Amino acid sequence: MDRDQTDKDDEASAHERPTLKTLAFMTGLGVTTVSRALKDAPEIGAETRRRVQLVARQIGYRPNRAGVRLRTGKTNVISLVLNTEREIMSFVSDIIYGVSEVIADTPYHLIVTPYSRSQDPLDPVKYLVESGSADGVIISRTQPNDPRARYMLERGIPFATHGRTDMGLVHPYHDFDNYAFAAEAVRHLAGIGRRRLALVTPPVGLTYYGHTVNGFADALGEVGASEVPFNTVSIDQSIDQIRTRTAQLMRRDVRPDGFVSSAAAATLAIVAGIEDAGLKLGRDVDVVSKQSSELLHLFRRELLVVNEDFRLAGTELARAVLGWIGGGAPGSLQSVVKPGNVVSYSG
Amino acid sequence: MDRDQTDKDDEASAHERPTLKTLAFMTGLGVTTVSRALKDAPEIGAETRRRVQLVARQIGYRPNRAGVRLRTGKTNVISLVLNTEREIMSFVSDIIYGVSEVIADTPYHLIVTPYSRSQDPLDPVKYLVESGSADGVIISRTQPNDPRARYMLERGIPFATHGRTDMGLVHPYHDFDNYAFAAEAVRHLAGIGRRRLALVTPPVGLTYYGHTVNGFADALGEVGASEVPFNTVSIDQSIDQIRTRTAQLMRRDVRPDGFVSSAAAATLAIVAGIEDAGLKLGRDVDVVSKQSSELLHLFRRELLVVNEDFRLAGTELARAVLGWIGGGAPGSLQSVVKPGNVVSYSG
DNA sequence: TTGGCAATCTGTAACGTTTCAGTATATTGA
DNA sequence: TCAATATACTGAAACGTTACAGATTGCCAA
Repeated sequence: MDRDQTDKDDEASAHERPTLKTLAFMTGLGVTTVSRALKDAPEIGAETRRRVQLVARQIGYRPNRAGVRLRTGKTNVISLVLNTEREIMSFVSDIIYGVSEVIADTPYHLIVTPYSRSQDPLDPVKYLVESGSADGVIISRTQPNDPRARYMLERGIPFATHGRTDMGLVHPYHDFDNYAFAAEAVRHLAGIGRRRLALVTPPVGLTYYGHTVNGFADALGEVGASEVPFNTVSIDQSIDQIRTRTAQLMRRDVRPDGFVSSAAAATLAIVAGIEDAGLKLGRDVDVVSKQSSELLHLFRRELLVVNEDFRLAGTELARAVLGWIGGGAPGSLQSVVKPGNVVSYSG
Repeated sequence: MDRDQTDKDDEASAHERPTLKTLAFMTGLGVTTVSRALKDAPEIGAETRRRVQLVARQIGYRPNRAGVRLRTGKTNVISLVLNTEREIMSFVSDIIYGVSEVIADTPYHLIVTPYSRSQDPLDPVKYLVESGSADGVIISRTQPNDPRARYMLERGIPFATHGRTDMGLVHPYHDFDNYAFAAEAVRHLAGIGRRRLALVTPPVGLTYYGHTVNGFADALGEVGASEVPFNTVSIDQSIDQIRTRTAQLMRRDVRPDGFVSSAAAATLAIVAGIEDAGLKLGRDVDVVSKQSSELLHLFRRELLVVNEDFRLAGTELARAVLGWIGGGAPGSLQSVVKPGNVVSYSG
């Protein structure tokens, strides 16, 4: 109850941000008690707890993040590691929104950690871990043997990958079932009479490249269609390149009558290439494409689409990291979402 | 030179992160001296300074963010405040990349602070300021009389707005010259013989709504063309709504022969609406549209486009906030970028 | 009555940094 | 020679939090 040393701060100043000390002064308790009362520690009396929490709520007390972080090492930060290569119709905003949605009512903040293509993708992850800047990390562009995942597992920092790995190591992930997508796309094309199919693959080296290629190949065998090799093209190439290569391909004698495309931007280029070669979508050739925004049907009504929800990916990834941070088993924080049906907007 | 109390930590443990104490021990100096030597304080001897900095570099010392933040209040964080409403072809990834690029070689981290449309846009800003979570803030969807800008000016926290305000208050901003865009678009359409023009406006209430409308109106007068009212439509409406309204409009007797559109997604809908009404782009009607990705020419070759670079907006906004934080005059941290020419991909 | 124990509460130290108020040594002025 | 001053460094305190090791009280068993 002595008030000798508390004069300098706390009271009477315009309106400082309240701290535990402020609360302690107001309630007449010690800082320790206040700290514990706020986190429902067992050794605090029920009434005291209620009283402290009431006052805290009234004056809008928020724990100082720097204080907590310095003392406990807990940053309350999730980092989303992103490649900054500019792409048309990037999905990163959707992922960000998804993550934001989940962490909105948690104390977590989302920081975006970028790296450029010229950098080693391991660099930003190393930085985060070594500088202790985040409690959890989300990475994308996952590879079957991913050094980033391996590194974080070694260092024991919770993370989730967008896309699976294939290293025999268990960690949280979220993935879209690209095997099923490619297979369904092939089946659909076969169903409307297409027999010679080409695949526009994901970036070589990423895990879902393999999934997509396998789904495509397996379904080809199943329906008895054949592949028109188009290996030189993947969705991370430039629009112009894809367009040119497609036009070249379509001018050949043995040209595909169906395409499976792993990304909407690439699809725009493919269609342009097809039309450059004087052919018509829906008549000479059909295209099944993944898209993350409902826009391809505006582009050409004949396009066949499968939707991939990146906002969902964001929420799942966020839930996964938070789950791991919260002590959940990594193996139980994995999800794969099945693609919906192939959608047609024309007849 | 006594080594009695330093035994517990520092040496011999596997590999803790180095702190000032570590450096002090290694150099044989006091923590204070080390701290000062690292920031080139004047009262440190030249050789000592060099020695400390050398050792620091060698062992990869990085100041502990929580320590600095707790002591000084400096967070080394820039927050980008974003509306999370999902839009087709969102530009937010570009802005993020732009901001990231600028802060990449600074100690700053970028945190993304989202808010949903149902929230008061002031909420996230209040949160940031009251919780002292950032040294600087970037906001978009700026209004002529923007409560967020006013609030941050009052509280003295550095910020930059994407888009100008009109409150007689001075603060950093970056803006695209939408007046010039709309005016140029009108002139271009007039130049190819279009006389009855409709405008698809930005969201009502945002500053650039006014700029766009004024540029459009002024240029109409200048070239002697007339406006076909289309006031019910703005770019933040849904694709379907815009499409339907456009089709309705195009079926009327007095229909426009030219459109000016403030966003690529809306343009897709407009074109769809035009074609729904049985009319043909380039023959019956021309459309000038802004776009932030080079994709509209793939959609319809006849589209006329003006490019807006959101990555540039990101870099400019980041530079502006950092400039203000660094003590620059707010009035000197403003930029408006002129639109490029109207680009045609057909003839 | 007393010792033990559970229930509540408290002060101190520490996380890593910067600031404040020195201290020790060398240099200068008279 | 002595004091004043500049130079180069230092320890202690503080930012807000939590963990540790008590302290105080009341109650019960013996």
